Amino acid sequence: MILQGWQAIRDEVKRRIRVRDWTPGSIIPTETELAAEFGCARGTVNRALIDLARAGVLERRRKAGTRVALLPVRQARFAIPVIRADIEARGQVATHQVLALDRVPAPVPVAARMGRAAEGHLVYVETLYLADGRPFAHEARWLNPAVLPNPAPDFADISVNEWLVANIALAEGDIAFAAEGADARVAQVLGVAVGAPIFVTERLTRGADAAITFVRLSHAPGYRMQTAL
Amino acid sequence: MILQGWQAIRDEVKRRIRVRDWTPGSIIPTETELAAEFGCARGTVNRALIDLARAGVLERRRKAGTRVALLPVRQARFAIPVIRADIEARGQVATHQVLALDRVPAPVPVAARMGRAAEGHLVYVETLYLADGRPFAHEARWLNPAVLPNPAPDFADISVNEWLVANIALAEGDIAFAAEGADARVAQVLGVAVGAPIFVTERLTRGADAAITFVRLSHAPGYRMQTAL
DNA sequence: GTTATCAATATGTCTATACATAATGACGTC
DNA sequence: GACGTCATTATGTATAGACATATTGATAAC
Repeated sequence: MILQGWQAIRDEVKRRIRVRDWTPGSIIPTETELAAEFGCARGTVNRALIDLARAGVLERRRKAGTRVALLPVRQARFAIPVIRADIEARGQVATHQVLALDRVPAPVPVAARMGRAAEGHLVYVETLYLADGRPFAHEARWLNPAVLPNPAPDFADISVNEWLVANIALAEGDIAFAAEGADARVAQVLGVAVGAPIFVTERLTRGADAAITFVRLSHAPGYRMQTAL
Repeated sequence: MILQGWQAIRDEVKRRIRVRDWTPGSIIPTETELAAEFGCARGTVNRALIDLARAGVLERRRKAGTRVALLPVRQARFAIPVIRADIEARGQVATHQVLALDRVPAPVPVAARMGRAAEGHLVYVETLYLADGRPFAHEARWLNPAVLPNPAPDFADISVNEWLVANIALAEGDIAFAAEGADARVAQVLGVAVGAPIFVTERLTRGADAAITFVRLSHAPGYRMQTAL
């Protein structure tokens, strides 16, 4: 069987797993053997198998060989867009209002996550994002003041989110999702009852030596996060 | 500057982006130039840049060259484990109870998602997963009976989830997350108040020609889905 | 000015070869 | 049997060279 292109090899391997030609846990032929079968160089097989290993379909170990993953850790990739892009992708008009802009001491749960950065005061920005004029999401953000230029940018013009994306390149962080009941503030701003189920996104962004920002995003009811496996 | 290994090259490129040596939107040197600078073969640079392109950090086009992504689409990868593994990863004991096992006509919202597979009756399995004996998640699952062997496996022994993972290799599907209020059934089973905020996961798994299964997972309060950026 | 054509170019991929590296499994010793 | 030693082996990575392919930008024709 002659195959052309590493993607063709990858697809053929996937096919053989799907039709249970190679079953979970079993070992598959070596790269050299597959290269001979497919009539290509080992490097080409290698590229295909590495791709499948990254996707969690195969498990590879030197000398031990390549086996079909026993419990294929299904992975989902989510794009985490700027809220504005998220709204506009729905064909709606995105606007936002800055509800508060202060210097405050870090609340305890925020301090716990931001660590050293939260020792002094933080810049607190509260923003309401609107889609077609209706509340879309409420954002509470705490910023490490050390990352802001002097004077600070005017967050009434550009959203904090967009300023950060444009000015902080390639930061690492954590992200978490949960369902929570709306507290009084969120309920008021989003126009829902206190305790209504709210989809909450929390994101911590870390810089080289300290936390840059912590965001808590409360989505209006009906929000779904969706992706393909 | 001599670099050894494609990962070192990848990290150096990331560093230069981070310190704004190369800014978002700008074009970076060609593979050949970088290979000369780093004292390695073009193939090595290629591997590093392809990796960054997949991560969304770079955008590459033939002839046009490689540029730093203007709006680095932040992507998060979530591992979607078998519930048992999820519970055991927390150091708790995982058990489950099958609450219902029936053949039923597909409810309208389920039929809408499963399409052709939902024309006849579906196998409905309702399961409660427990962590250390306490309710962890409620699972409502509709199965395309065509995928089950005859006789059907005993889902009191292995969970449906695990049977599928072991017997349906490499299926594709969609997944969605939302916050919803607990309905009467979920509230009763999880031991929470009706309307309490519940983290809901919905997953549709598709086979070669028809939907295999649709699952609706309602997590007990306090559940968080977490990952690193 | 507009459009068609074409050479130049950067990335995409493949090849063959080589050596590095991590496990394994066999062997020998105690 | 337990343990350490070591050759073997499959994957990991690098190399130089080659050709494919998509785009660009310049040139020519209209």
